[in-house]
Amino acid sequence: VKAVTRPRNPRGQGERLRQDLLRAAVDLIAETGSLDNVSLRAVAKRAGVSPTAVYQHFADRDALVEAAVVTCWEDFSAMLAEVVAGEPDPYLRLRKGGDAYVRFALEHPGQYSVMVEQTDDIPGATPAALSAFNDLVTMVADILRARGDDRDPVFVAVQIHTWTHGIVTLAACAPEIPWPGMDELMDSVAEALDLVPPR
Amino acid sequence: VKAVTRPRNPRGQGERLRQDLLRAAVDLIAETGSLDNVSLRAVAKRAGVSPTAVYQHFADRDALVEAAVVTCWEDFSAMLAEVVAGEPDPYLRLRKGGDAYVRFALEHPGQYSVMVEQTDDIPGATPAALSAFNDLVTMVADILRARGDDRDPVFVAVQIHTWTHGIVTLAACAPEIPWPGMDELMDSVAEALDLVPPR
DNA sequence: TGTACATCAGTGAACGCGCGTTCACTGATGTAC
DNA sequence: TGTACATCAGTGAACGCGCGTTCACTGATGTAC
Repeated sequence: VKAVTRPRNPRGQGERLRQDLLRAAVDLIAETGSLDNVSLRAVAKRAGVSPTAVYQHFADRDALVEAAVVTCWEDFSAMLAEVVAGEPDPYLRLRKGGDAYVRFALEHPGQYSVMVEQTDDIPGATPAALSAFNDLVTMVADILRARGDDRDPVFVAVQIHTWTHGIVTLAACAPEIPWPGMDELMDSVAEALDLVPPR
Repeated sequence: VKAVTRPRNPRGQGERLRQDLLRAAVDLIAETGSLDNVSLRAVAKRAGVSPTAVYQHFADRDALVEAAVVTCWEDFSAMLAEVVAGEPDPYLRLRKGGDAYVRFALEHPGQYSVMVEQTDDIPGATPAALSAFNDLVTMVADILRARGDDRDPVFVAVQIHTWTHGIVTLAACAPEIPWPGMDELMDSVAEALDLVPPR
């Protein structure tokens, strides 16, 4: 919305505009929670550049939007990986990952809802989504193995994923409900699925 | 999209156009799963009428869209009420209601996602959403009372609502996940929450 | 019974807006000779 | 060292489209006298 004054990039640095455009597009996703408002012209204006400049880095508006959604997934995955890195205890890995997941969804509701809703419209997003889900399956499998539990880790992972998703989605967009605490709700998931560490 | 040839309503029957417009708007919601595509002109064309005719029944485009979302909620509530009517057993009431909820979400994904996502943007939708949630709390309270369970019915209702919502939402838009059966997933919710009937 | 008139249920042209995309262009900067 | 030229990083005007909204209108039908 605000027009930025932007100096022209020096000779070999045209790629910088590409990053600026992606950043601007992600900002628009974050603010509106929708892809419909991510117009090529709005992204260009946000980056302080004329609409036609976009075509130097993206084939058309669809390519720009797709790249922006993929960027959202990369940000999310990098954040999750960093949180879980170096934590050997499987219970704590799941716990920290779950907390980070919820935090991301609540702090970046625009990105979160776009990532979830557009997974099947944006081809480039499918591998990222699948990879994140596989990480969850691995974490669950580690826990189940550690406690000699013979449940199917994929099924349990689907339970965790869907239930958690339901909690953060509704928390973000159904203020009419008398919400108990988010922590309490998330704890109840782990408890109902019998995934709490043995004492 | 298709232009319908539509005879002019007779003298006292102008209200019929209002219903036709709402039906057309709900159809557009069902097909696109978004309110952005429910333009005044598209609704008018769908109803076989000129765009300006809409203003005889709605103040502006926002009023038309809001009325359409409220219509979706009315359809949903009427369907739920009909399914549960005349079922005295509290376990079966919850079971039938849950099945109908899932069926509605899967058969009408457009309406469902709009209803959930737009609850806080559309003032007229809040009472309907609240009323549906209260019905759920009542059902849960009946079951808890029947089995002498002292959990908070509101908390358990939030668990059911969020978990179920997560299941149907992801089922509708995350085909990359290896989905187990929908029935199995729903059963696992009732089981994990210890809401199955005693044998 | 006839007729003027109000009302009802709409239509059609026009406006300014933001959109995606095209086309021709500009001006600075590096490179070849 | 000088200069022609290619390339890079963009700009600006223009197109046709669908949008919400306004304004003036039309033609059938019921009602008052």
